[in-house]
Amino acid sequence: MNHSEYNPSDIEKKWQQYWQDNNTYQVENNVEGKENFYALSEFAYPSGNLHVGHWYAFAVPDIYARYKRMSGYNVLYPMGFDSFGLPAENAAIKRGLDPRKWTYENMDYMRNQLRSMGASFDWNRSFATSDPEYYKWTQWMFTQFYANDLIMRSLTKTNWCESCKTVLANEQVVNGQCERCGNDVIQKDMAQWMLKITEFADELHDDLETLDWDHSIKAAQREWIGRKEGSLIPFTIQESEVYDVNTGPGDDAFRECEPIVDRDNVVVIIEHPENDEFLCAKWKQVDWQGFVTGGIEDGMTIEETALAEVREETGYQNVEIVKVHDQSSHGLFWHVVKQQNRRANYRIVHVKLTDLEQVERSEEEQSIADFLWIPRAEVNDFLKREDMKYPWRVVINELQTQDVKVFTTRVDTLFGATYVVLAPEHNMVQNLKSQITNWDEVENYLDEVSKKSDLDRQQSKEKTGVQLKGIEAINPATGKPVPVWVADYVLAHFGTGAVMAVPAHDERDAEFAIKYDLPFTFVVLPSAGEIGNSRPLITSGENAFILAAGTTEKKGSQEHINAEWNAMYDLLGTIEDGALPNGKRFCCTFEGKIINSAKEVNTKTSEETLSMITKMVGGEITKTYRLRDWGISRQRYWGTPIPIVYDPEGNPHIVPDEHLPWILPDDVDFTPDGTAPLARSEEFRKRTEDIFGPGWTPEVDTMDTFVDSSWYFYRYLDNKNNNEFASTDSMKSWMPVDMYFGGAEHTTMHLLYSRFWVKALHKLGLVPANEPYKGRLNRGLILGPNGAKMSKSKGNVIDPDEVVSHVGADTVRMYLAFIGPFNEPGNYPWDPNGVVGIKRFLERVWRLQNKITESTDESLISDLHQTIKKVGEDIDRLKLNTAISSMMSFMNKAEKSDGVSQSDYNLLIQILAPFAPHMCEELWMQNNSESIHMTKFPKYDESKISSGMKALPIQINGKVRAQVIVGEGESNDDLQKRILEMSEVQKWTDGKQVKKFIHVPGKIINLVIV
RNA sequence: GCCGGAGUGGUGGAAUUGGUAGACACGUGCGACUCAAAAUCGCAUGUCUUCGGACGUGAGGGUUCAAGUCCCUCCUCCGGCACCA
Repeated sequence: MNHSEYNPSDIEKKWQQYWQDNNTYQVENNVEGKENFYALSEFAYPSGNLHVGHWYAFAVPDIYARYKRMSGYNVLYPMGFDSFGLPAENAAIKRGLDPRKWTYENMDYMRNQLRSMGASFDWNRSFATSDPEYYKWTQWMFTQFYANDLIMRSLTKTNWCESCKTVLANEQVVNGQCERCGNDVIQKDMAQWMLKITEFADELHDDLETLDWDHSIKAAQREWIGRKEGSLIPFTIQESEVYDVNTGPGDDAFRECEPIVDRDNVVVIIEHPENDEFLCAKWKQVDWQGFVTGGIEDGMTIEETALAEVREETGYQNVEIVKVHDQSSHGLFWHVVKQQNRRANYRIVHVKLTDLEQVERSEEEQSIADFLWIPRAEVNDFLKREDMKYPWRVVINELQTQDVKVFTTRVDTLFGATYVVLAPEHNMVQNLKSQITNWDEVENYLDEVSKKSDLDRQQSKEKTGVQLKGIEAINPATGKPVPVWVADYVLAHFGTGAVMAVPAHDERDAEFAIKYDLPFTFVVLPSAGEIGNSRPLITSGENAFILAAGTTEKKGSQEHINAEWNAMYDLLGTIEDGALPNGKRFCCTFEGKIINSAKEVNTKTSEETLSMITKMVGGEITKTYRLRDWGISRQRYWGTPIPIVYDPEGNPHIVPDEHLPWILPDDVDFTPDGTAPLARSEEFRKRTEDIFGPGWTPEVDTMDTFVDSSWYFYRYLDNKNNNEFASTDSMKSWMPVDMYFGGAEHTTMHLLYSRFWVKALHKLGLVPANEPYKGRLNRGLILGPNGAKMSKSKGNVIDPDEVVSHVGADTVRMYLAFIGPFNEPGNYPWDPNGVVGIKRFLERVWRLQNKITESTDESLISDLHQTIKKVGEDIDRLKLNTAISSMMSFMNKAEKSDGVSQSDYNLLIQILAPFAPHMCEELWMQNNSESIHMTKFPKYDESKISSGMKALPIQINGKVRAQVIVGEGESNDDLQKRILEMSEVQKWTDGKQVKKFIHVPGKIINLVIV
């Protein structure tokens, strides 16, 4: 029998038409006796033309879908269009066309192109996200989220692309540039509709475990969510400068700096008899003067001195000692002393007045005690005055304090926190404006920072900052005041936007502290075992270095590293409180044993103290996330209108269900100018007033297209449903998607958004499953023949339509499956000769018809069944390249054989059918009436695969030297004897002793000789 | 820096639990057919070789009868995150 030539252009059109006319690929939601399988490829942007990437995205997964269908599953493999959005709109603007017309024409054109792939899409289930019937449900879901507090409107810093004239989500900003056009993204304050994706951060993170995805995709999502566990620690911020001064009889020690240094001074805190407040902090609320200081009289104890001072000073005689503090741990008080001299040697005696009876005082004394208010700016000068008639003392005014919370993963270092840093955008900075004495300087710095783009800020690692003078923070662990700085190395959107800085144990803080000469306090002693894994890093001309944990990079010799460690230990032995002297500063980021901290935690390990210290200072253990809420407002025309209207007072209200779909208006000049085009629609404005009343206005932003694509996989299940987005039954039948094919670029965008969306719907009880995709496969990239990414400018673009016209769709599909392992998302260059190789293979399969005989050549039978087995297994694990190569191997043998029977030839074209659906249909239909694609994938016959005899390689000392045919029944001894008698073996064993005989049945024989 | 992944002929890539490294395809060479070319078919194709064999999966060690595969040290490339507290 002689058959015609294989001519794909004839047969492909024919069978595409046949499949369409016969609804071959129409899928029911439930089929008796069949399990459902939902195979999904990310749907297409109707940009106008199909490129090779589309073929790779749709035609190759179609092989898998067809195989699953032939394997007995009821397979849904749908296709639709993600038809709203910037690319379509930009293209429309460029050509001066209406984006709607342009988009819908493209979709018509592309539907035909998609048909030419021979993919088994069920077109009856198709839709486009710009169809009002579709976006009605997008809007409805928005209103559901709104009603359930999953969406909010807030004024936030947004990523603005000046070229696209719209806001972008964080996920759409790549290296500080617009993901679409590459322009630099700037920060802009705008009111945005925000979806509370962060509320689902834990679920999105934890549920990854339940998904059967490649772990690299899961890892990328986890990184994006960026969950960190740590503690929130409250720091009290207060004014640091003394600014009220009064005169009065008191201790002149406060006037002069020198004496206080050498004297053992007493600071007395008087407690109000009727409440627990310290009077020094509430000075102005009482009618007597509050604290007294003085040197200890000879022969008197501290307590006696204190009591005498109080009696004399206040006139109250009934005073009792409450507590003597051996060192100031009372932050409020400490300033006063500090202001005079930091290293004052003093005691605090805490006393209580037991009644309010007062001895008579002269009028002069009374008047002396009057307050003298002076301006803050003059305080310092005042303190230096020598012409005071009376002794005076400084009094802290009532302090205005507020808490700032810092986030840290290293609470164990809290005792070493020597300053606090706020992000430039931190609210507290503006809140403290009136108390900050160097506001001009601070404001300048904030200006400078705001001019930097995110990119600049990331690139320049040189640390800058400004101290907030006039305020300070109290380290809640030590009670000591520490300076507060603002610096842009602290990011507003991570943690709380404020950090406690521990220069002795954090690399960044160390750099900053060395630059600005801030103190280092060493509180965690690393365990010795960690030394080897360290890196010294000289950060300045000083003898300062960093011993960083968690790095394998060694900069400098091991001796150098050891020297640094030894220097550190030596120094630690000579200091008492952990304060590192100037010029001998170092930073060590290892965890270890706590030192120089509170008694309760000293000598414990970092890990043990995490919750202890947190509790001790009233903090809380929390998690923080890198993930931020999803801003979905876009100032563009071609998108789903946000179903919100504003009343005359400007309050937002949802558009009620009966007005959905809230139609996108037509009468709009959509040229982007930074304001929302919908604001220019007269019809939109009028419609809103007609329905809601005069003065009501519509929301004029549209939604990010990632909203449209966050739920589209539900619509395929029930796309004609006018009452629900999809029936619960249909969702139960199909969801979650069994295998989702898509691009790696969506790992932290669409894939994360849609997971969130489904979880939100699930929380509201609107969908049964709480994850959209059980399986996920990121496909690779097809490069141009020169190995570079295809682009018009590089002239390496392959036009699939043209290739198809030469070699046919089957060849193109199959070549793409052969180009590399589909289950590994690598980059595969398109090789025009490779395409020819596939075409040759199909031609040879076609010509094999000429070798059809009565019965199949015996020598082929085992190969055929092995091939059937391998092809099935390989498609299942999406190693389509090896599935194809095994069919090629079989063909090589078949061509040299005496021929195959018609029924065995049929088996061959059945296993080939998923790859080359048109050609196999043609070959099949010559003898059959039902489509090959509705037949069952052949079952291999195990008994025909394993023949009794097998050729095994014989190794001698691990090197292959001979072969032997081994039957099933042969004993090991017989086999050994037979092998040792073989001349090829004796050649090697002659005169040597066989030490060991290893026989791995079915695999190998190895003789060890000496 | 941290987290993933990968390094195999001239090229894309095979090698399912450690068991004949380089399947399959491209390219190249030679041959057949042809006046010739294309197409097609056949043979060869890791490197070196004294034709016995030796060496070979990024580098260097190790475990094993046996290592592309397992372990250790290191190098390079790709992807994600990154002044992330």
